[in-house]
Amino acid sequence: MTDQGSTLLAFFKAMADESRLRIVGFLAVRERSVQELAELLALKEPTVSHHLAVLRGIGLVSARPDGTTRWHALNPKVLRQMNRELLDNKSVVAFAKSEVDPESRVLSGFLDSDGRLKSIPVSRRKLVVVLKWLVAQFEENRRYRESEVNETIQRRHWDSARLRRELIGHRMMSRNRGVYWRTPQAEWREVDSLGRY
Amino acid sequence: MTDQGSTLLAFFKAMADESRLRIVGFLAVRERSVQELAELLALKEPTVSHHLAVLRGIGLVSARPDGTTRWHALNPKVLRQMNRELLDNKSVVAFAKSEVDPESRVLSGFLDSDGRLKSIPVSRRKLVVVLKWLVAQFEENRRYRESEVNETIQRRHWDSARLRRELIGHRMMSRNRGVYWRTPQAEWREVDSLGRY
DNA sequence: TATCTACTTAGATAGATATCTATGGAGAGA
DNA sequence: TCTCTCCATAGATATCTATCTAAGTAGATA
Repeated sequence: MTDQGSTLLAFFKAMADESRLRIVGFLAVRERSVQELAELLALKEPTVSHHLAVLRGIGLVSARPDGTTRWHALNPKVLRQMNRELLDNKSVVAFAKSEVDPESRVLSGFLDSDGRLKSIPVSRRKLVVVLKWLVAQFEENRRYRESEVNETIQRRHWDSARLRRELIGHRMMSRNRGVYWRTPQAEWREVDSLGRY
Repeated sequence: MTDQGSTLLAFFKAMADESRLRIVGFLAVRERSVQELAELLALKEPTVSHHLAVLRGIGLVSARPDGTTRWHALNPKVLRQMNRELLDNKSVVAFAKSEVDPESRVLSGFLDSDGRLKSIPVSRRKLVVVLKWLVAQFEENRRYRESEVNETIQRRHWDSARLRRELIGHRMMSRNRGVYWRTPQAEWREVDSLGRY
């Protein structure tokens, strides 16, 4: 899967920084606040915040609010998963071939050099490919206001209303009282090879 | 060791690039020349040369001269080795012991995906493993009120009273007039391989 | 309500690096 | 020796990003 490949790349990018590696080491012992980490690493709080955001982005770290402080903890599951992918070079091979992946070829046809969507596919099958890419722009386990959803989409295409509806329609995103979030992939609508339900 | 850490960091840095990940993928299938890779990746030869130098730098790739061409191949041993280091490195990725260390395999069987304790082991040996993990949630050289102890434990399991008693019983924590602290590890109760005193 | 604390976000900057073009070097064959 | 091929190195450039300061937000407390 292309998704595996990009997950792998995101994982390596996240770990390819000394400060973040050290943060992971500290979190391995017990959960920590931003302040504690800033002290331990001799960095300013915003810098630590930035690194933690990266680590949360790959799901390796989770945050637990407690008053005004946020306790950050490691999610060892992700680590184990990544180890399995590393040992099994199938996923690495798959990554190399990702350009050959039909989905990626479809997608690259609809993106311009800035990574923006040139047009919305008419074909349902291709639309699903594009929507998969679009929903990946949103963080998992995060709640968005509608305005945030629109802004995120508009960084990729002007017609945020249309694309927002499509994401909801394909159940790639969920909505309740004006709050939006990414639907876990297992709950997406089933589509066949032609993009039909 | 710092050296292990920097090796690990170098490894992640080397893998944290899309082109290099794809090169590794292609080399996983069979050895390739610089020209072939340049063609496959749609990059110029010097760029590929640069990436191969990085991969050779961490020992992941080796080159075999043959006339004017150099055949580059993957060294799968290194990939496995890196995995082991990733799991072994105490200073940077201590948590990764969880795969190698028998204790951590026991532990992972009792933890759910949120890092909470699913149940309290009946086996004494396994209980000790779980208690070691639990006591690591507390800071060293810090004094806790009983309510704090309970809260900390309850983030991991509902039965804080039972687990608090076990920690005290195994002398992993000490108590005096309602104040608790972590016992230095040297003063824990001796246990044999079956978890008996 | 006002203030303090812990954190996040925005914006700027400096350093790293992925990629390119141009050039150099070494083996193979005439 | 001359030339061709394949690759490496040097240097330039543009993009990325780790870090900082300044400002904003939200919970806790008085």
